Amino acid sequence: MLTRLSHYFFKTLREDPSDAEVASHKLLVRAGYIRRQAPGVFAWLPLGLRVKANIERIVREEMAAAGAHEVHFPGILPREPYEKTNRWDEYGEDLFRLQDRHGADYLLGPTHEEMFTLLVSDIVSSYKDLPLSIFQIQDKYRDEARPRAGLLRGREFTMKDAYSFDITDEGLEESYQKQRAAYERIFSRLGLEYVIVKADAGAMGGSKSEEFLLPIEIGEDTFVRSAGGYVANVEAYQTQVPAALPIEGQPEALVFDSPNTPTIETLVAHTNAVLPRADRPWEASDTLKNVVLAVTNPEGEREIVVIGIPGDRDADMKRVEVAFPNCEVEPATEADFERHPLLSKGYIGPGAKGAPVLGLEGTTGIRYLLDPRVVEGTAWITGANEHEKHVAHLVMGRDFGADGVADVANVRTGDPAPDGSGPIETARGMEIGHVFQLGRKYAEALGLKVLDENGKLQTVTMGSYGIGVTRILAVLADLNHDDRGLMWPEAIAPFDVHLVATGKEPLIFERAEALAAELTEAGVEVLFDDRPKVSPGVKFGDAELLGMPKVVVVGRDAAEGFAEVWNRHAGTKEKVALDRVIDWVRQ
RNA sequence: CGGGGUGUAGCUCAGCUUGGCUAGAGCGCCCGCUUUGGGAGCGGGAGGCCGCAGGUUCGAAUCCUGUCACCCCGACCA
Repeated sequence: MLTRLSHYFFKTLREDPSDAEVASHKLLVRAGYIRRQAPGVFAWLPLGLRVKANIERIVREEMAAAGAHEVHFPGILPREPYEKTNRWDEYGEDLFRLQDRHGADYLLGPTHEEMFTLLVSDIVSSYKDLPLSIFQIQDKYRDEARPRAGLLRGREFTMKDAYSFDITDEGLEESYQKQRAAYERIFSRLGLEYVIVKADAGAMGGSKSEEFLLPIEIGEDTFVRSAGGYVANVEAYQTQVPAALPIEGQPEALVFDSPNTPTIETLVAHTNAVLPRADRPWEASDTLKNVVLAVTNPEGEREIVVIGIPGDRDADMKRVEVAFPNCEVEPATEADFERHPLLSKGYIGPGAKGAPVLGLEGTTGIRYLLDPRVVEGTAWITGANEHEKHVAHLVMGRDFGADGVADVANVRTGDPAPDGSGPIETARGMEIGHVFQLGRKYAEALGLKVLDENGKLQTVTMGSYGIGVTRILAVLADLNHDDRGLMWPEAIAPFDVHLVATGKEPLIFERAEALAAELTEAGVEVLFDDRPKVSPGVKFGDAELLGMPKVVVVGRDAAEGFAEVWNRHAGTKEKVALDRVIDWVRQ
């Protein structure tokens, strides 16, 4: 079927929509692919649907190759299964909840582990039916606190979610590797660069988990990588522990007045002024900053914890979360400080030898943790627990100790990779896929068991594997555009060729019609701009905005038997005989 | 949830500080004629509860109070 722009349901906008910030959002709206319906919720127009379908097609092909079967669940789900896994509560505010006329609770599915588990439990009862992998491509709902960036973080989004079911851990590993390999093929077919990083399993539960991150500026995850091949999520980065230094011969700790030194910067300047060091000036990295955090555990108990970090770094809250699993962590509030008057804000320190202030053994009884760089023999300038007083030459292992280590300082470009593969750089990434080994958590909660070869019931072990279809679409739009519009990769472009007929003479349109028919006949998907009375400038502008990889213009040279062909990605334009256009398209 | 900002035509925006003709522009849309290789020209036209509710005033898009919505940054999250 030849698609004619003269009768197509689309509309291009000359100006960027005012609510759009990122390129993909602006262009997809301007080019008539999507329209916003509500915050984070979009309608799909024909062009957008075609791209989405192309991405889904690639996903389906690779899922089939990985042996997964396609199913489809409802978007609206009952409460009970989510009660059993505790996710009705754990998901919190992000869950869209609704009630039917009888007051029964429902939710809009944010992901479907429970439903898949129950379905399989219903149908499968023997080890002979395993391993099993099933998937769906479905719209997911998450009531994001702040939807943003158009399709990149919506409240309704399309996701492929697959689930594997195995009886043994080895089987799970195998199923996991199959999905992982399928993801690699999918992303390479889509032309998407990615890094695979170890991830925190978080609310999903389970053990092993990896994220596929696309390196891109607008990404919301930070990851680190070294030239030598080390890659990790910033949360997973582990600081190298330096060797301990000798304690003997180090100067005695010295308390000194330090008026007006509320920041590390002012403290360093002040110390250089009053206690100059012979060989080189003091730097921020010579100071020890003591960050006061309030950690609330799952039972709701609030504990104040102090973490000592070299003064040239800050606590990275994402890394802090990992250091205190399942806890809520926030900077200590004024009220916290009031409850702990021994904490002299701005002048907090571990306390001196024989008189520890921080630490479970100290006068405050507050748990004190240290950055891994603070090893035995290192000397620090830090707070003296008295207003406007600091202490210098405070040596770890001699003058103070701690209750443990907390690797929560921010990671910087230039830090060493833990595997010794050189300095790392930090980069932004967008999560485009995630694979999890869930283990038996869901199967246990929902009673998914099968009989093994000995006739005994065994709890099934599961994996869950997600790919964000609409997010990938947005990311591809972001990656493939210029200042004139979109430039889709061939694999997912809504049409192969955008054929423009422009000119006055009927002959031009006749030749364009003939070409359109020939291409269509040959299996090429053509979007034919046959709009009469639309000026060439508008047609060219639309062709560039809509973003087909190949544009064919039949116009002023049509009478002589020539067309102009554009390669959007290469940015080239050349004159080609009308009867050779099909060869050019196929090349 | 904290911080910042914006609500005026289908879209993008002026007008608001200092209240006063009939509320504007560009784009888009409709009709006619012209135009057809880079977002055309001329003429005619449709389209608005100025987010909503109160208040002040002879008079409110404009000032005051309240309220709702949306966007951006942060927190949080695929």
